Amino acid sequence: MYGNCFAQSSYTSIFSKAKPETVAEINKHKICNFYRKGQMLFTEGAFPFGLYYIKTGKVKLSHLGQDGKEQIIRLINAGDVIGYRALISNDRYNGSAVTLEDANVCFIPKEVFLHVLQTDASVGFELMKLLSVELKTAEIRLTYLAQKPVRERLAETLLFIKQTYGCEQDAVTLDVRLSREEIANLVGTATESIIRLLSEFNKDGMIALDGKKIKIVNEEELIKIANLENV
Amino acid sequence: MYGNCFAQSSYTSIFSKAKPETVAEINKHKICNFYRKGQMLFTEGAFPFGLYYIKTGKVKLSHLGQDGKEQIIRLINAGDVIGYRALISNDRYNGSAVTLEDANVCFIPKEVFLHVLQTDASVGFELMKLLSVELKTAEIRLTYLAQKPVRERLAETLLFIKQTYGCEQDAVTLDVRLSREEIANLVGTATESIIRLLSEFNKDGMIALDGKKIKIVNEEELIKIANLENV
DNA sequence: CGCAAAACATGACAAATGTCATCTTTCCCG
DNA sequence: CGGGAAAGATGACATTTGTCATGTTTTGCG
Repeated sequence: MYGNCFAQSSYTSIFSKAKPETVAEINKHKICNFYRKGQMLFTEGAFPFGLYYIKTGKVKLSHLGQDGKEQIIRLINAGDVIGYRALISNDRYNGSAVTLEDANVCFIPKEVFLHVLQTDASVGFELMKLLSVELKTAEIRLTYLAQKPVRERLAETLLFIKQTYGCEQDAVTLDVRLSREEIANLVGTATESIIRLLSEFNKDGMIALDGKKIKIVNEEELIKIANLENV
Repeated sequence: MYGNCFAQSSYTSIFSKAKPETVAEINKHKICNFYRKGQMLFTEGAFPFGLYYIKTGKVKLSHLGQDGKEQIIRLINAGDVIGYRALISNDRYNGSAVTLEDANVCFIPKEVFLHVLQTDASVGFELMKLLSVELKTAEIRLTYLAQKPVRERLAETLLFIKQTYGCEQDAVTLDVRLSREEIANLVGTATESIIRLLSEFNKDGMIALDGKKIKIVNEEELIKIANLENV
């Protein structure tokens, strides 16, 4: 657990303290679907009709900049919910959600979720906590984008990916396939810069590259380069 | 109302729909204080003991980067509350709050506020909405920091300041005194860059400078330079 | 009022980063 | 399995932006 700018992760679940009736109500009304890699759960600009719960799989949430460039806002893992921000503030989606691999996703209709919010205070409070954690994450990340050079941001992003998605059996290969472009859109820089820096990290023995697979070989050194925030 | 990255503003109040008893309870327990310009309401890293309501005056919320450089996270105006994020997630403050001018501030003790949250669902729901709006703001701002050049960011920031704090009687002079360094820490760049760009904007007739006073002379042009997000 | 400190301003320069062009490799789909 | 498209890689270069040095102006306070 690095005290880095992506520190949110490890949030349990907004339903962790829900009443049995709440869980039953949601189970009754949820609609589960299978999505292939690269499919879109929802689109930036659309109005939300419900909440998405990621049962299995990985998802990216990305926002389009003025010139159409993608900025990846959050990485979402199995067990997380998405789409709540727009739902709560009765607003359009601020980003599109696209699966990074095949995924099983449950949809909880808006009315059901809003009803749950009214009948089970614990869900509301947990949701408030989740929003708070994400707000903190976003605000720390603001600082990091404004103040850190690309090299440090990449190191930190690699650590963050490990923290979010973990590793394969070998305990070093990041358990997600992201293109260089996607990494660039997460770090907030040009794809070429990422390609150059990754091969530099590779040459310097911090990571090992094998196609889209990235192994974290020397984590201590990466942490040093990342120049992380407190803790 | 620009659809810009600082679009939050115009949020009314988390107590707008509160019950009379709620208001009474808060009024009974609140502690009001006067703060001189430059005084600190709370410090990054400390644990929160309550919520701050800004009755009059202006406040900046800033986070320290790794090398000790200030990043201004939010600008707060009279009528806003601050300190709720840390309170909700039972976390340390992620930023320090400092007055930008003399201010009257009410303090609502933690227990009182948490009790209100339990007894008046409207406050919780409004707080959730506020958090949602701020999260959106922060995530749009992430994109803007990652993708826009300093010139565009400065133009947008000037418009944002106008939107947040408004103007003096003349309807063009921004109603707040910020140092060049503070503007730089809001935009996320070096002070010298801001000084150069401001005098460039001045020369080109978009703004007029008079010490710390900044007049928005040609707003249309500024909007054009800012290259704003949708709407 | 006058002085010291802070803020503002400006130039010169270096470093970081983005862009463009081109080539190679990998991946996907029929 | 093969061919085309996408992704990855690399070099040359321009641009943006930050840094440092230095001078000027403003501000606050005894």
